[in-house]
Amino acid sequence: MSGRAVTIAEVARHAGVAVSTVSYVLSGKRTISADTRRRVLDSISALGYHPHAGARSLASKRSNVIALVLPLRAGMHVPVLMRFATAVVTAARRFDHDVLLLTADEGPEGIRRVAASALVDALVLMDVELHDRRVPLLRELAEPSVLIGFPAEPAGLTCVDLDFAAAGARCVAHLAERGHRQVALLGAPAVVYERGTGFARRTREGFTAAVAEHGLEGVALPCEETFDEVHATVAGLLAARPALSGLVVHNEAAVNHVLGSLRQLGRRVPRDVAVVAICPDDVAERAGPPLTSVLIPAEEVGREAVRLVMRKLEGLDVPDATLLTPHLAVRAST
Amino acid sequence: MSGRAVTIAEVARHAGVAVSTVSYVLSGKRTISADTRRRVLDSISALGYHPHAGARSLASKRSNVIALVLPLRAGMHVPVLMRFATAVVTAARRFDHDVLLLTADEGPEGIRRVAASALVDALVLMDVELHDRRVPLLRELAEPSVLIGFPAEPAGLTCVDLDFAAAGARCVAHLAERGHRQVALLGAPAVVYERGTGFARRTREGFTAAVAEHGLEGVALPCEETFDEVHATVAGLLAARPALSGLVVHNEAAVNHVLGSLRQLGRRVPRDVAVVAICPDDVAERAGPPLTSVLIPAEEVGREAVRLVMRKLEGLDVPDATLLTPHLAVRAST
DNA sequence: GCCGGTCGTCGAAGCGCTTCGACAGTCTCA
DNA sequence: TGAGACTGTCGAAGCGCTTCGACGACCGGC
Repeated sequence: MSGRAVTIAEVARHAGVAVSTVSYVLSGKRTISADTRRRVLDSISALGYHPHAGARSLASKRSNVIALVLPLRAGMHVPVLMRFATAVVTAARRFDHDVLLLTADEGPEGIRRVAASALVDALVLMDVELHDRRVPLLRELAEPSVLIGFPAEPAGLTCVDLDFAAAGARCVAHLAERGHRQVALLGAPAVVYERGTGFARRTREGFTAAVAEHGLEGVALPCEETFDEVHATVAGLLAARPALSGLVVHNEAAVNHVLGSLRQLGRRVPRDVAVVAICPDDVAERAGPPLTSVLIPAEEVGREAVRLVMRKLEGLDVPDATLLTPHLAVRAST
Repeated sequence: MSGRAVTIAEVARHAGVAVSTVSYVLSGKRTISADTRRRVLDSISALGYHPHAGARSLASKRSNVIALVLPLRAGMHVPVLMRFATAVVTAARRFDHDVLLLTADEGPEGIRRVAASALVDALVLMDVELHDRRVPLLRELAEPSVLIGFPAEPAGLTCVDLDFAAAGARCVAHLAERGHRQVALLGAPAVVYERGTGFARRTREGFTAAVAEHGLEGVALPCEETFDEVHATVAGLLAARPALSGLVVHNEAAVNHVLGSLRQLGRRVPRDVAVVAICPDDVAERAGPPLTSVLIPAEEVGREAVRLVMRKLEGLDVPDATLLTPHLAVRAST
């Protein structure tokens, strides 16, 4: 299996056809008789032939690789990123593409490099921020791209994301249905709002709008991620609003600390305080008690991003914005 | 910046030299006069030239890409994987290489594919298990590879990992120094031990050996990851061993639940029970109270893996096994 | 003053693939 | 029955780069 690699010429000789015929069998770009096709395919598997990626990309101007660009900062919680990543890889493979992983360390220059060197055909950017340095570059690039998340100025770009506003609103609606009148949102750390991360803000907007719509009383607070800070926030919140009975938590790292704080403060979940989280399913399931939650559909988002970028590669039209509908899973915490 | 890409021929014409001269300026494989070099470099940046990756890989038989293969299952906790991944990417860029991300979905066949198609020059496998289906393939591959983690039969392979046995022992030694006589290890979920994941077992072995060496009493238990199960385990443990005063936790997902259970059971940390964790630093820092911990040095492991694989690419000798020394950070929990 | 040895540069031969145009052979239908 | 349209296959021309051998120009040593 080692040694020098098998080339298309050897396959052609083995099958008794021309090199171009082998190529057409593989690409399906011209009709080939069933008989010839079979002989070629047999030779391919007999010899263990794998086309040389570089040669292919040189001749066809397609590398069959897409770039997956990691976020500038780990604003979104890390496990979620990993899911996006595996979802993107899996989806890309279905389209016969591989995935090149790019960190943000290199910044826009790295994106330009892989695009200009034809290493990749297209790009998927994860966890885009409102004012993302990489976004202007994407506009001038010939290669198609899809963003996961929304920048402030999405005109001319293709963006996919969970509809966080709807997610925030969905949580409020659920609490309202359950009869809660006074609710609060514990969100991302303050610094995340300050640097304008879209999903944090959009959740808060959805929350606030829904609170008004349902005629509830509500407050939205940022939430740090150490136990002591979470505890202080929760304690302060409950002291200031004794009647508060519904909590929306949109912060994966803090979810368990919130529950711990409530226990320590003697509030039972869900009897005294109902809790809805926006977080991955496994975090919600492992919590004590298991949390009613809106999951972050990483797989779905990743798949959709790849689907869109593939359509763009084929020159097809795609919608500028794709918002995925949030789904609420009811568990023991409400 | 878009439109047809700049080729080496255009750079050569612009600089008034031969194509080969430009190539030699770029690769440094032949001496070039300072004057010519400058002219060529000026032309390169004036035209914004980026060598075509496919053409380069075809001509040079080097793609300058390494594959990063994700684990078969998410045995190790996910954020740690993400760190490995970014560390590998960052380190690879220092060697002028990019990183192709491969999931385990494809299994060994995916590895063979990217190797045989010359898409990648070398491979780094993350989180290798004791009996890993992908390992036999690596032995017959011409491309060099490095494993993060150890399979049962590591002969002929290059492996890197944190020295988990030493990490387990280090935790025990720390508790012994603090005067604890009865200690316990809460490890990975049972299923992880059953499928023979190396790092979980090695930590347990190190723990057990150190317990004997220090003349302590100790027990090692697997530990599930939902709050209720963790709580049951912790409660059972404390009931069975009232004198237990030191706890080693090697399970990221359960760490916060362990602390929550102790709180709920009225045990103060560290006064009643001291806790040492083996987990990433940020998890330890965010816990309540912040945990004394042995961190999993993902960055270091990733960097080392890349360094080794690059040496192998150059045909240099590398050690079969690289074990990184664990470091203990003392915080409030002991 | 000539010879052997660098040094710096060039031209050309591939690397393995895709794709275009060409062309026999078949089929269809007036 | 012959013109025209397909079908299935081939040969050859690149794609953009690296690398090998060649070759002036210049050097120092005798």
